[in-house]
Amino acid sequence: MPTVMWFRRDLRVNDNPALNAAIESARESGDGTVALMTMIDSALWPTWGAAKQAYLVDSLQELNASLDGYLTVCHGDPRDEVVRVAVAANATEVHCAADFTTIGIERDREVGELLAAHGIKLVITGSGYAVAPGRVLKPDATPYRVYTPFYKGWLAHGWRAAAPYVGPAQWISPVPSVPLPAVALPVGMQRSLAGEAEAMRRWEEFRSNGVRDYKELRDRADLDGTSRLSTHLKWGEVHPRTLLQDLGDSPGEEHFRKELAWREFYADVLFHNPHTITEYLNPAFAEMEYDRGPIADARFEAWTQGKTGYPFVDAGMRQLLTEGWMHNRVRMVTASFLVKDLHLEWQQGAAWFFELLKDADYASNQHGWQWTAGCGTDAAPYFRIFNPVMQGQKFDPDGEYVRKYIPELRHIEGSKVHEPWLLPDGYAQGYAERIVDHHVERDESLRRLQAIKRD
DNA sequence: TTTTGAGTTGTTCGA
DNA sequence: GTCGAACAACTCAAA
Repeated sequence: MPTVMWFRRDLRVNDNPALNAAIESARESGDGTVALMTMIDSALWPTWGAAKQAYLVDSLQELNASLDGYLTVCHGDPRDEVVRVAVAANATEVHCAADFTTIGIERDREVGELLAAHGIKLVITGSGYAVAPGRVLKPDATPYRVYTPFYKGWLAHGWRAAAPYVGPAQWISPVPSVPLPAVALPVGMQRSLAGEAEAMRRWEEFRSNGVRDYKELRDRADLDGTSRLSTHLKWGEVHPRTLLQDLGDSPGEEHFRKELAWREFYADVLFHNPHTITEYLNPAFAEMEYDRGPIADARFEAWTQGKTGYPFVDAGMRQLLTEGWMHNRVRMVTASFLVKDLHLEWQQGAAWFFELLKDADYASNQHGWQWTAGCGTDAAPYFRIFNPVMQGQKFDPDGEYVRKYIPELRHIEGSKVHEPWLLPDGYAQGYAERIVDHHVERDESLRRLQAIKRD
């Protein structure tokens, strides 16, 4: 009997356990007929920025090409569309990979029930993680809440070897595919390369070059020292265990493995605490004093547009606007600024990031923000407040990153660009004045943190 | 059960 | 300019 493969966040053919399962099941029970489908979810799509939309469209085109053009694209609600495709294909099974977000779990439960009403089974195989969320537990069978012990447990748990592609099969198109949306990118935004082949090309490049200096250079905003694999991982264009099996034990490789483990740790934390997609992991922080009203709104607007008057922060926010991506170090600095300098709630910043980031993933995004806000995992120093000037001087020592994204500061040479207020011509090209004084707001943040500690 | 050691990513101040 | 200590105290993991 035919099967259906439903692609979601696993837009690849290699090392795709769900795709393999769909093919093998179809072969075992028939002639190996498989329908391939994916969704443009009409509820989610309009909430995304153009960079993210364009990336998904490009990635789906790449996937379609590697499936001989047989990928059926549907538009609407998966609760309707998956059933429609499965019935049209006369399938007995729909295959997909596990989605561990709250929204995904609920959606898959509902789709599973709707399919069952037609006598069709929803079969979930594999996930986008080396170790599925929920699998790594302490000896007392409760989940970890601290990264380092989790990492040790995760390593000890281990993972399966990559699964070689068993296709192609007898592809079919049971219903017409809708055209992929045409996404107009904002002026000046560059389209980034999407798809499985590009993910592997980038991985090979990083393996042979970047990973050697990864530990030292990953924090430098002005250099290409990161893996730049986050978006490929987010959309499942490559499976993390494909990367892990190629990784050795040099300092750079060890550090990169730990970064992959962070992704798995946050997925695990979110799985065990699904409410933390919107709520504070540490509930005490919900009681903290946050700014609201017209001034707070105006400051948030300035932050989103890269007009806070702090060059390193503004460069990051403009990189986000123009590229749909931001350097990891700068994400922390900009997030810290929103929470500690503007006294706004992390959810507001996280929502902005989620809309614009091509690599936006609920677990990594929300818990990265919670970590910065001090309410997440790692109860460490509550006084960890980033100084936006010092961070700029340290991680963009020549000011190249700032000048790249802020034309109003291009006339300033070297690291002086991080403090335009010290220069007679600092504002000559119309750069924004500082909206707050970091030293004042730092003290204010410490005061508000004190207040919730005493409760 | 109790105790002990440790916790991604920082900043400031004073010597 | 560099360096170490202080910041202030909590939760988690493991012995």
